[in-house]
Amino acid sequence: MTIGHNSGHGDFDDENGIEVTDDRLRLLIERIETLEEEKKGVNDDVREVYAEAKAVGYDVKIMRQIVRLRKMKPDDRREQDLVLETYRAALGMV
Amino acid sequence: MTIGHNSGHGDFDDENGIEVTDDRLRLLIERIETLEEEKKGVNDDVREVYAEAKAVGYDVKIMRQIVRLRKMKPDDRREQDLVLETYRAALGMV
Amino acid sequence: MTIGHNSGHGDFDDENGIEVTDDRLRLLIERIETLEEEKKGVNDDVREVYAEAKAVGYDVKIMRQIVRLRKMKPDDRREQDLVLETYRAALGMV
Amino acid sequence: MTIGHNSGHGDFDDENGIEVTDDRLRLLIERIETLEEEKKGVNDDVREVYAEAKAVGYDVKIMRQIVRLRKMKPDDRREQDLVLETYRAALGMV
DNA sequence: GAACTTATGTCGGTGC
DNA sequence: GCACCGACATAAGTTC
Repeated sequence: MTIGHNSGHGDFDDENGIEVTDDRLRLLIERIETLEEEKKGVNDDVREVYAEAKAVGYDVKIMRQIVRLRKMKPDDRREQDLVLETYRAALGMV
Repeated sequence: MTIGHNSGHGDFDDENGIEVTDDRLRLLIERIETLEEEKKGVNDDVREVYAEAKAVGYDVKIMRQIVRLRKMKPDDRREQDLVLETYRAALGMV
Repeated sequence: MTIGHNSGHGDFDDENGIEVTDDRLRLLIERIETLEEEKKGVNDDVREVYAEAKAVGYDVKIMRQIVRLRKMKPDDRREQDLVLETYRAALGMV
Repeated sequence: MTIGHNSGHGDFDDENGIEVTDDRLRLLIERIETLEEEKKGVNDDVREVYAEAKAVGYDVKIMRQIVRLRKMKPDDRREQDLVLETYRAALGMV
């Protein structure tokens, strides 16, 4: 059994048992792992900022909501508003 | 603005402003809401069982894995196991 | 190694290899699986209602939003509105 | 209503209505938003690597499992494997 | 490719 | 004070 289409790429040869590491796969995995570390770093930074905000008295939960709201494109936010109105009307909610 | 293509079905007439409630829509929504409540109930039951299992010493996370594994068709499970082993081997993970 | 605190409950005895099934664990798993099937049933019902609604011309996506909105307790919805206003003010958005 | 305990810090004064922008809050939010953008960038990179892997024939789902496994400390991994095997055995799953 | 479901991690609250 | 618990938030996987 081979992994992917890799046989013949010279990456390994498990018939002889000499080379058992699939370098292509390994490199891809390592690139992902590097990126995951970056991600972790950024996540830590975000957490720090929230901690700092909390320390000076802001409400973190509300801040998260704010960030989320600002992330929505204005159009989406408007559409959401519109849907709400339509639903209220159709279901008889004032 | 109407919801769906329903105008003319006699459900409401917002031109005259006499009937503003779309009963058909309301009923559909209510059926869904009833079902959603059932869902919530079942979810709570599941949580309870896991809590009970934990209380007598089982590892909940592993139990979830077991449930997932049992849900898969045996062939798929075997195949998945095999591929995973192959990749682990290819990366030199014991 | 034992699973949980179960040894001594007579559930199994892997020293003799006579009884290898942990009935307690099995029963818990089976209860979960039964509940999961119920869940699947209810999910299917929900899907059906949406299909029916779609068939008579309603917009399923919008209906889902409606259900979600109605699920929020009025207070929460009001609070969310309030947060939005507060944030707009505090950040100088008209 | 103020956000946080900030009044008196000179950031704004909503009694007079002269200054309505809470700069401290705004700056914190902006720092978070910048970090969120970085996060998005990294996430896109990760997705790209998986796409590349898929394009040359690797099984992305399994690769994710591998990444997850490698993230665990070797001891934890071994322990988890072991527990899982134990449970499978206890349930008679080959 | 969008949306729903499931899984995991984090956080604030609460009991021992 | 520490540990569990529920709520919330994010990420991953699955389905249509």
